[in-house]
Amino acid sequence: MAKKPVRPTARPLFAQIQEIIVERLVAGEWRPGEPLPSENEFAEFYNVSQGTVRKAIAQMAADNLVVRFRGKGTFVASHTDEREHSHFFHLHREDGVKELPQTIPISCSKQAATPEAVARLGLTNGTPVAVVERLRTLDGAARVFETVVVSEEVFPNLCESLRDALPNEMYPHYETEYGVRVVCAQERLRAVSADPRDAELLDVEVGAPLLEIDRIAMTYGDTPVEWRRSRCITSDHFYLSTLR
Amino acid sequence: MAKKPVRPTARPLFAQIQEIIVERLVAGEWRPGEPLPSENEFAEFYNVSQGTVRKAIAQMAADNLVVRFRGKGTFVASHTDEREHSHFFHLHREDGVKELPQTIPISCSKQAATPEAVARLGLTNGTPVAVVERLRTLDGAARVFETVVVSEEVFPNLCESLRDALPNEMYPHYETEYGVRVVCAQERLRAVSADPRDAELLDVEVGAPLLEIDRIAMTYGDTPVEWRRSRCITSDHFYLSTLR
DNA sequence: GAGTGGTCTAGACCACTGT
DNA sequence: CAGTGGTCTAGACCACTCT
Repeated sequence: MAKKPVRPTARPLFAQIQEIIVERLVAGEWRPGEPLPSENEFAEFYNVSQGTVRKAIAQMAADNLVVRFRGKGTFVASHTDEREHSHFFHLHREDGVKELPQTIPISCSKQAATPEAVARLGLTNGTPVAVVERLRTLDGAARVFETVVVSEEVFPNLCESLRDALPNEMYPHYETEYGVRVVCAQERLRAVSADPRDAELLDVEVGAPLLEIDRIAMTYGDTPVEWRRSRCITSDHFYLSTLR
Repeated sequence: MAKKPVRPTARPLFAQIQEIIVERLVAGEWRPGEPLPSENEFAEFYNVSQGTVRKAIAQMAADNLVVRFRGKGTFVASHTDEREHSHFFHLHREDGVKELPQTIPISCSKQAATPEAVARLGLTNGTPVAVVERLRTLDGAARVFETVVVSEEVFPNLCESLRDALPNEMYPHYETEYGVRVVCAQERLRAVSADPRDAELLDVEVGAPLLEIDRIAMTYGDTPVEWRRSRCITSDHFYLSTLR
């Protein structure tokens, strides 16, 4: 008794439904933390079965776009959630415990994008960007020197908003202040030698080995929104990568 | 018309079925590359619906335990597959291309497990282990110095079997020679300074920054079977980590 | 043509949440 | 209590592979 006997497209129905819902999510129809319509509402609206909607939303949940609670509903995923804190932070202490870092701001300034920033963030030449420098501490000691670059077009007046909020983490701030949700990221890891600036800020000798993490963070649709370079002391911590 | 109205266990049926099938997989009932029974056969055997079996096996496919082909069947995943080659190798060239490494053997010897190896591999004191040293080249230049430690109980006479086969990769070798399939791994990354041995083998200066990758590879049930330490030159390559 | 996995529907029951 | 997502079933159709 299968319906939709004529489907000209080769694409599965649930994938089309998923695409449509994600598009509505991208358009900002529901902000981080807000509830989505129920399965039954979607099913009725798009004239498909509840099972098809379920499969679409289940995939979105697997992609960390939404979170679901039995009896409550489906909600747009948010870094504001307690258990999403430092979701992308991968430094662990020797004993395997992941301790959340504290942040010490250094500077924030509005600049013209460098060619490298233009390339990494997919900007147009001369776009203004905000450049944030900060230190992150683990067990009370400065372990990471971080440089964050974002477009001023996506995050207008970021420096001012940071001065007011003094947030420990950027991604909840992006959400609450700009409605921009970071959903995934790519990190390029390298071993580098500490330059004089690194050495001074992290209290190591020039030339000491540091783990450099070069991250592009992306919002819905894999659109890059942040470029971040972290230089980490890894004498007492390691970067944990889980492979499947 | 739901069956099984009385289910004393809180565990979902599909999860129980999955557990049972994984147990049979662990027991070696089907070797890497071999086909599993069809959904209908499982469903009839365990007296559940085809949909329940599908959900169980779909999860196993998501975990890379099996691969499925429409019209053909379900097969135990294998590193022997072309597209599984270097599945756990994450060094990419500056242009983003992942070039597969070549291997130059250095040494292989049977030793008593060090305390660190005992701890990392979950062995008992004094267990004999095989220690393999090798260089891996990218673009023709030695870039990675690798030390592999495995239990002789799991891989008896590994050195001899390696001498005969001269394999470029270890995991296909583990499968074909010992029937041991590596399904997941945990890597701890650090920046370290090249010691004299690293420097000589990789042709860099002592103290040069190297990316150290400390990996525990596991078979079914997260049982550790290999401990590997790689020291990598990352001047022309980076380790790619994708976060979701 | 028989057999495989993949999609879709329809309906039932469940656990849990809010009121 | 009604509404939510989660599980399970049953059956239909589809695309594909092998013989």
